[in-house]
Amino acid sequence: MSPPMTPARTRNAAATRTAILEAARKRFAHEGYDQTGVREIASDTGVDAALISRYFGGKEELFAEVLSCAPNIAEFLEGDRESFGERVAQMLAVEPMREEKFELFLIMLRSASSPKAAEAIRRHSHDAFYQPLETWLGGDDAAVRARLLSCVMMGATMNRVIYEDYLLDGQQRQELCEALARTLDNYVSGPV
Amino acid sequence: MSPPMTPARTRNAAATRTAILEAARKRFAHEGYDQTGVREIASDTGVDAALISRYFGGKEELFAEVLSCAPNIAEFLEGDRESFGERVAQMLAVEPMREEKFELFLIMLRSASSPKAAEAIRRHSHDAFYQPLETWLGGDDAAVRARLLSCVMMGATMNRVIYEDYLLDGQQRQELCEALARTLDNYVSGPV
DNA sequence: CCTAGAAGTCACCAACTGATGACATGGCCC
DNA sequence: GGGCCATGTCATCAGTTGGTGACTTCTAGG
Repeated sequence: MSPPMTPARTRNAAATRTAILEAARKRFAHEGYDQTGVREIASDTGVDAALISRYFGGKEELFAEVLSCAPNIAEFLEGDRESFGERVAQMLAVEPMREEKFELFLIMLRSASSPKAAEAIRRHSHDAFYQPLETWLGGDDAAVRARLLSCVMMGATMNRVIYEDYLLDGQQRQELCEALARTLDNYVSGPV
Repeated sequence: MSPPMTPARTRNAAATRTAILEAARKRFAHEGYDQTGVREIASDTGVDAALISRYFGGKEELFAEVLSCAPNIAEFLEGDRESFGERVAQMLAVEPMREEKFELFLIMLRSASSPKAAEAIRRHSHDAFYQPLETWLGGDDAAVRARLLSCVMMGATMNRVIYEDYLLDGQQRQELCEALARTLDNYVSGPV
């Protein structure tokens, strides 16, 4: 009656753990914390949902661990300072959404409304986004300028997530990009 | 055994309907679509949850109807054009969060990640935010400038929601406000 | 070979969600 | 005042969620 208990996955705890983390990262970025069930993550990984509780303690802890190894602001900061605005604006407005670059943003935006995830997001985004950004910016008003950059970047991402760009055509996105680049560079080169 | 069936609420369908809408609006703005249960809304109203299904068809339709009578962009547009940036920046950065002004934003930000709510948000925010804003802005590139304004306003609101301003002190918020005002006015007075 | 423990699976639970149909009740009209 | 329909309540359902402990199976070490 039962050929079940098919192992399928080679027994390797470390690999399984990272596979779960990977699947969870994608799910959380795509669907957000609430919309993602442990069963889905497990299914993506090809594993039973119980393993998530066993390895991470629960969905909440899994989310925290996903955050802690998600790509951070560093992606945006490498490159020369003068082209920062142009580079980021391109990614924000004209290039096809590069999920891997914006994964941290996407996770934040789509999960911030969940109380369980909010605290982890606050902490992590402060450590992995604001702090490095402030340091990179330098100067007395670095905190304010970091916030300004964050507003524009998050707002642009949010808009893109909501409207999926069906509101703007290519030409308009180009104009949008140029304006965003100017604004961003203005904040980078500050002082305010 | 039973003093139950306490009516408590005077029998008035229209009043009850609007009371439910009111309660739902606050809940959706505070907690977001997913985090809000029909039982909570009903309890706030002092009514049984079944009434929500009866009056609105279901939670989803209730959300759509809440959106359709939520405050819209008009709140921000009244007043003279020159002081737009200053006014809005004040509300975004220094004044204590005025929930009633930002309710539409809050609902959008906290509910956008829910697929059930997303479509209603897209449609409504287009009609009640972008269209009026574009008309108010005028000019060829009104659509782009509207998007730019939206990025800054949504980004600022999002940041405020996430961090609750515990990252910036009063002085910094003042600086933030001035920079936001300049950026906003820059977009308003366009062309880009 | 064979046993001990790690790795993974299964069955199940308790809580919660939105929804529905049967029931009670209050107020209006004749 | 009596009946009737709108108004509101209750009990309950079916689905989903995250989580847990007992079970099976694989593999390493003796």
